[in-house]
Amino acid sequence: MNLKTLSEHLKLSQTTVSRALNGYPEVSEKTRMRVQQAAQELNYSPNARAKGLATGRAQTIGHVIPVSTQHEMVNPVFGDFIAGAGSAYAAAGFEMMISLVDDKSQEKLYRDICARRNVDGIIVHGPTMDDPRIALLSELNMPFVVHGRASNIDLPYSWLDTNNSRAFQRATEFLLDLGHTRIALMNGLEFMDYANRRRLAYEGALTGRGIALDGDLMCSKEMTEIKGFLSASAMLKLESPPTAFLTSSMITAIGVRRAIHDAGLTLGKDVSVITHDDDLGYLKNGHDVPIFTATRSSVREAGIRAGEILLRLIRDPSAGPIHEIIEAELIIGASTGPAPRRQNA
Amino acid sequence: MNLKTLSEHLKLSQTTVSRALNGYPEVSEKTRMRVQQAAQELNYSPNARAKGLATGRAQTIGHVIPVSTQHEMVNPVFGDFIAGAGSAYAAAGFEMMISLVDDKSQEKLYRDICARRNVDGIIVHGPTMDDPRIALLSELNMPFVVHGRASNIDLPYSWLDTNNSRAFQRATEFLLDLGHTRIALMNGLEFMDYANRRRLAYEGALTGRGIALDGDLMCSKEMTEIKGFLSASAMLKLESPPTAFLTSSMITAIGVRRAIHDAGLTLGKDVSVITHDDDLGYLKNGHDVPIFTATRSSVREAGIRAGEILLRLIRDPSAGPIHEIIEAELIIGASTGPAPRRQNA
DNA sequence: GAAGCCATTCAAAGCGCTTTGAGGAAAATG
DNA sequence: CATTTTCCTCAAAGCGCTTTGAATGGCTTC
Repeated sequence: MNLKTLSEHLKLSQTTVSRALNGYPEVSEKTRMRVQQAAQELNYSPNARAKGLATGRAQTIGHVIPVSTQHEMVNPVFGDFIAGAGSAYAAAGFEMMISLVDDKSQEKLYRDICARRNVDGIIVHGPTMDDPRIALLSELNMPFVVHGRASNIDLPYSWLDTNNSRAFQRATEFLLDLGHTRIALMNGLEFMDYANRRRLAYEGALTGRGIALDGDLMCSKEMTEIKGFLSASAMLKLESPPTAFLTSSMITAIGVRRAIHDAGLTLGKDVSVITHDDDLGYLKNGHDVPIFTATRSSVREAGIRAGEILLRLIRDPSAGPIHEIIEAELIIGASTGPAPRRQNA
Repeated sequence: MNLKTLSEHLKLSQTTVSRALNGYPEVSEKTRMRVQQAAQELNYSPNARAKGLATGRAQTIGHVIPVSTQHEMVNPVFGDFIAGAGSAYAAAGFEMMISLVDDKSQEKLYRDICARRNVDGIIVHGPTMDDPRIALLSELNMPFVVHGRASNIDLPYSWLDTNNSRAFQRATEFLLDLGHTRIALMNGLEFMDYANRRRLAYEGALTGRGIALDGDLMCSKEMTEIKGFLSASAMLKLESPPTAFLTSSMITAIGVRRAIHDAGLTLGKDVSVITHDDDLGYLKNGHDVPIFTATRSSVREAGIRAGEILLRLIRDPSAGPIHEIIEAELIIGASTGPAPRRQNA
């Protein structure tokens, strides 16, 4: 069923049918009703490619997911972010197109996507400190919104980010207030911008209280259960082990918890853990009492907001750049407690 | 940059340029080189919508992700599956389009997608026992591959599935061999086909050894950490608690582990746990020794295979229906051990 | 040198839609 | 009744590509 057969069937011109379906005023209400009903019955939906070609709009948003070849891992946050963004697109009648790309072919892929014109805008995932994609997309004149920020870039661009600095500062201070001084940071990979911000905030909070940084208590790894477990296990074996951990994700925290158990220690008593919690659908942090004390910021919500911002930018390119920062809440769970008194005190 | 300007720039017709770029033989090698070089330099990529309109092929695969409104959760397996499928598409020059849909509007969405013709094929996720989508897509004449199967449907259709029955039968028998008789099943929601298969296999293995089923030891919930924790905690408080758990996902297993710890018991000694492991990138089951004994089947691999099957079906619709079953390996980890002797024996 | 043949290249039609600029019929006005 | 206005409808052009069928030119061959 295409426009031609539909209009022939209705004994109307293609113009009239098109106008009727797209809500133009030059069509009588009676005709419009008739057309709409016929479209419904015959299950007519305009061919998206033809429509896109005619209008110059693809009604599609692109997401480029970096799939690193070295660490073969899809960010677990991805699904929830997509779900959020997708709901924003659906509400606006947009589709979502996903491309996977390994680090090497990034630039080529972005150029291709823009040249092929099958998206009207792009969400940039996982920005690094001086992410080259921002300059590239600006140059290519493609609307985009960054989920996160790129510290070392001072071009104007639109972004939406969690206040990672504030979250990690608060988390560190929360532990400091409980008397902890040996606080470990289990960070994500630090070429990622957010991980860098988190470390700086952690360092700032410590030095702000006159506590020297200790490289042994800081690590920067992929945020998996295993890495959390291994790093925490190693740290707990130090001569002067940490009494608290600050982790970058729930999954890492679960690994840390396992390390604590395996070391014969008790979570929330011998060792405290505070984590960042992306509030993922399949990894909720407890039911009544949160399992982990956490800085919580819903990544699904971030997806919705990012999607909405991009849609606005597409509608009105002069609206940008738009910045939005999401504050994380600090929620108190069962995984933190006062620093244990030194055994040899 | 479009074909017209490129051909004018080259002082060639659009036909010749198009042919040169698409590898037709009616073009001299010299011209082809010249055209390709110019395309490269000027960063020309054909407009995907126009190309699609002209060829009738969208070069795009659709994935419809059910986002249940009741249990607001994106399947954690999704990201890895997509990554697998995406790599298959990329290799074939296909794009991936994702649509989210709540249960209610399923049929409408599928009909729309087909009518709009912006995908050449569809991957069906999360089939239920008598999934109506299979009949629908068959009727709409759209190539599709189901990730999983629908037990109660006997239309011919292409699918790719893990051998859930075999996996759960082996897992149950493994526990039985270790002397366990009180074996709990922490299943996924049983309107999902795979969950049903798993339960049947578990039941079959138990009754095969003359062990009566006990409803108290079976639950069917969303596969989250919390649900795993709550269900396991409740079961461990039973008068005659289970000595082993069979869980449907790593995440559930992590919840079960927490319940076991909280009950003051030791994993792999007092209580055994065996889980199904989708081998997710961010949730690897241990480094040297697996944390959990598990039936492992890579969901990323499933994505690759499903994508390849669908591409084949699109190329040659007469090739189907294609069926592929993936056997899970049983890997032995630290979470299982012989059944503890009865305390009151 | 004419005829025939490849090897190249081209102009034009068509994919299914939107949108412009114009036309026709009915209603309102003089 | 003729003219204007209003409303509705239409034919045709164009979006950027592929593909058909025809044309061109340089070679051979007799």
